[in-house]
Amino acid sequence: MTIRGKPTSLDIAHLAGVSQPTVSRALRGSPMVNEETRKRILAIAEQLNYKVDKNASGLRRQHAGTLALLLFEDPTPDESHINPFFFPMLGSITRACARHGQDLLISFQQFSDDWHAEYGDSHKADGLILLGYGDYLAHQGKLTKLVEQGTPFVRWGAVMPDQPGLSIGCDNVGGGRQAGEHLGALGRRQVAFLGDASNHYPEFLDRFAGCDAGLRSAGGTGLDRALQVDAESAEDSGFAAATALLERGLPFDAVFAASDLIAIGAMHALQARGLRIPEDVAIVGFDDIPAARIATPALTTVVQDTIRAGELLVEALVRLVNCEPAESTRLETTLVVRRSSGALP
Amino acid sequence: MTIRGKPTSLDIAHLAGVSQPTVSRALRGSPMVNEETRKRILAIAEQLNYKVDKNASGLRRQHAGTLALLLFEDPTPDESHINPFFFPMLGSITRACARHGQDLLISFQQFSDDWHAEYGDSHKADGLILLGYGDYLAHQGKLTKLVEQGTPFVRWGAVMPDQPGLSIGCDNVGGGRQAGEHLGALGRRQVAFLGDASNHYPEFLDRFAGCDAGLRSAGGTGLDRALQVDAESAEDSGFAAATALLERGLPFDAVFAASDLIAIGAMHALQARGLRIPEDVAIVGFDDIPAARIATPALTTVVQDTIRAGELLVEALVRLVNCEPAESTRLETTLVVRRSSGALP
DNA sequence: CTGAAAGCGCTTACAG
DNA sequence: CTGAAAGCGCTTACAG
Repeated sequence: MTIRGKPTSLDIAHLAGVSQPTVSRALRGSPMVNEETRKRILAIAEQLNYKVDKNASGLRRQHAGTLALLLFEDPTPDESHINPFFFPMLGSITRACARHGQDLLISFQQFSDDWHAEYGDSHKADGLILLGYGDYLAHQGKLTKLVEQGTPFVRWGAVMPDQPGLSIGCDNVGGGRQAGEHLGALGRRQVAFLGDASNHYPEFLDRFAGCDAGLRSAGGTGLDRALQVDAESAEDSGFAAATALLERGLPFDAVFAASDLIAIGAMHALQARGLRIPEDVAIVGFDDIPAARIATPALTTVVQDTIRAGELLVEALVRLVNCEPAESTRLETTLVVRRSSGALP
Repeated sequence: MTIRGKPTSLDIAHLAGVSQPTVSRALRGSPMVNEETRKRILAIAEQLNYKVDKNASGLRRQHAGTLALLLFEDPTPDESHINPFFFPMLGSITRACARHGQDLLISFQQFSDDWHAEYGDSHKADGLILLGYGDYLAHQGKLTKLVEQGTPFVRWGAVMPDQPGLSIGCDNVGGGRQAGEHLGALGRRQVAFLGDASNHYPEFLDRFAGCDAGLRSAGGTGLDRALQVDAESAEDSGFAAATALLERGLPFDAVFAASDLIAIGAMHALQARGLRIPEDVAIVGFDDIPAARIATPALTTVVQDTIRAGELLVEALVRLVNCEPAESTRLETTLVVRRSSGALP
């Protein structure tokens, strides 16, 4: 027997000699279907390669079975320069969605767009995952609007007390402390910090504070604001920040960069001036992107568990969508010691 | 006035004093709506932040307005090790989809999965974009099935005469030739090739053939199969291949790696044996991933236009979905000369 | 345990 | 140019 086009639940019903609603029940695993009937129906569905129509099901049930991942780019949208830090997380998120039976829509957004209107409505997605570095204060208003609209969402970023919505993030203070203690233990005392350490970038600010504490606990005097230069998470920005730092003419024997991209850009700038790494300047980064391992010297850096982060983001969002309780989580970091910090021969 | 839940087209109709179908027409831009009526409707829709329900629209129109991107991973699924080559393409694809008004579903697949059944049906997506290196012959059967099912799809990969479906790919022969001519012009005569140069990996095979031709046209004797070692596109694999090459004990003065990941792994293996790059061995890769620039020495490599590729993939697929004619395309490559090939001081 | 009925929110011939 | 009607393929109370 042949069916024109994709088979429907009604086709299955005819073949199984039952009504169409019974097919629907059997397929959704309702407990009130005769075991034998269910088996017959499942067999036929399998054989016809039947798949429930997502539109019809979604329309009737008023939900999409789909989550949306919005990836924000920093200011320069020069064609697809996404922070490589997010890639493993993306992989983890797609897998976690699959495990939860959710489809995943992906969209790259500019910070300026009014994406908060685009999703939420229209039943494209039941909830949003927000990824991306960027100015937190500029972001906050939109997050608040999402909460008002009742759109379920989770974001990757700093976990703070009274922020709108749920966040999964790493322990940025703890990570900064690991970097600071490491550099302090190696005898570095004049540590420069490259990154925008303000409440616009709470993650960077936490890393700054953590490093400061770590240096002190190792017997030093902590971070000096005179050795801090703003930078966004990009190689160019790191290069420019290190250059600006050198021009200040103040002595420093180490650099803690708020991200690996900044660190790698800074290394280029320092090396171009003839400074040796780690002999003259020790470097520690944050993120452990693939390039960290390949840089010369290889970069000591703070690792965030991006795989686990992706899983937690999806789990938390699925809970929100199902109106179950969910909470923000802060993940532990670990320090990977490589040659750039001077601890290895 | 307040409306419980999301507004529907019926809500708009009441407010505009017209029937619901007229709202639908106005919103879809039908030419048979009074200009003034349309404006009124659009204004109200805007004000209520109304968005057409995707499920309802999709159900009625029998299509999804959604494309699916399937990214295949090579054998080792050790958590999200995607070839970084695909990331800019991913960015380009998401943007192109947005321009075409398509949503993009993303899914990471194992080569073994029977993804060809999962999509195509169920109206999740109107068409598929297939990305990923891997054994082409293993793949081919599934592609043929997609064609039989009538599922529109495009893939990134070798453009070959009688393959199933549409492909967008780069001119691998041309790229290999650029590498070969470059090495040949620099006087390298004993060039090793790292990569699986068989019909299982037609892209690598083309790069092999192109390099062979390029070396000959530069006055050499071409590639020697005795200096070819299989490798998949991964750093480990490149390391292992270079190690195997060294163990053969045959002399060689250059390596053309079928991908940058292979090249970078090979560089580590060669340097670990005390060989100097480029003095003892010149290296050329393929892809221009971010790590190529950061490697020491920086890697000379063949660049594929991933941005354009993403656009072409989406354009071609949208055409297929709309039953318009579309064709496979082969993109030009360019050679980026860096220090690893010995052409720079 | 199963069926008949209603309805999710749209789109599109069909009349007028 | 506009409205009344039908229907896309499901899911879920409601009877039985």
